[in-house]
Amino acid sequence: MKLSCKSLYAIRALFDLAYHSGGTPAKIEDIARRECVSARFLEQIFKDLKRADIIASKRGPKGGYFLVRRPEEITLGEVIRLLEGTMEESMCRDDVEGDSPSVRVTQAALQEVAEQVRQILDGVTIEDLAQRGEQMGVQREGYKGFVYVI
Amino acid sequence: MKLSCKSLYAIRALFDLAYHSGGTPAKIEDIARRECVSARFLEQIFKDLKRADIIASKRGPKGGYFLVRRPEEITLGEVIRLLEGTMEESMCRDDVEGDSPSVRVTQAALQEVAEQVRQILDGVTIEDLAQRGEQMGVQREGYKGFVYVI
DNA sequence: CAATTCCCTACTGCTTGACTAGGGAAATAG
DNA sequence: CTATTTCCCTAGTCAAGCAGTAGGGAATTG
Repeated sequence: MKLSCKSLYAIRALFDLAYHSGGTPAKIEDIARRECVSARFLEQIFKDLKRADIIASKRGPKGGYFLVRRPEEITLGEVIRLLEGTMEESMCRDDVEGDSPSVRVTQAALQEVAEQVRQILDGVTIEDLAQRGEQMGVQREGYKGFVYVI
Repeated sequence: MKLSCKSLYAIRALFDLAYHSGGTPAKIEDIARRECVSARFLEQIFKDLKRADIIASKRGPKGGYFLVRRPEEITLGEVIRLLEGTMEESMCRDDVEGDSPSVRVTQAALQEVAEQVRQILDGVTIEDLAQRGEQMGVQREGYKGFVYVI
């Protein structure tokens, strides 16, 4: 039942993107600094998030990463699933040799549990985290409060 | 989010004890055979279950293991917690260096999730598994249907 | 062109999970 | 009392996977 560092960092990074970047791409190094994570390691995680069309990137100066979807459309469940497989794979290893009756019984029960956990995890979004940040009075970095249009 | 083999085997073994042994102690080797698990490995798991007063043992011929509590008083949550720590320890690693604001936000959110998962896991008992076994028509081994009193 | 920033592949070290192994201690049958 | 049965305790091993590092390449911009 352990959550990997990758998933945790991914969630933190997505919260960071939603919270701190005001529409403009954020450099991986800035995120890494704010989130106390190795930039090199974050890169790997972002590669996965990109493949899943959660974030996108822009190269060169003034480049960086940004969310592709709205924060309320990204769930913790999706992120975790992405980085460590489905709940069912995790909890219900069916790699058992002889599938004895009692294996089938416990499998069935754990599948239901896995499904319930899935629902919980899919019920929390990045937007929820952002709101929580607001309530907790977390300072936004680089956020202007309003946008200058020239 | 992975469940360890130990937890899984423990659950299977407890189901086995509840289902197959008709009050008399069950040898570890019999359980291991029915559940397709190494007897030696099961021993280790049983040591933990014993320390938690879920099962007890009797040595010598006709000895074996038996449940100390009623099946409906043993939850999957307790067993898993026993063998791999609490949900919160698993999901909310607070071993983070500088506790940045966003760390606190995600921590708080994950703690709530962990609590919900705990409730789910504590809602399923060994008795539930036994009932499931009955519904699925799993054959009871060594169960007499009624008890001979001489 | 030079600087910036992302991108891809590979490597490494360390922890942990999943067992295996050896011998010891209690209970019971005969 | 002794042999057998069964649990009990400690330690060791082997492989997989996690967490992180490293090196160089490709696109973009000024």
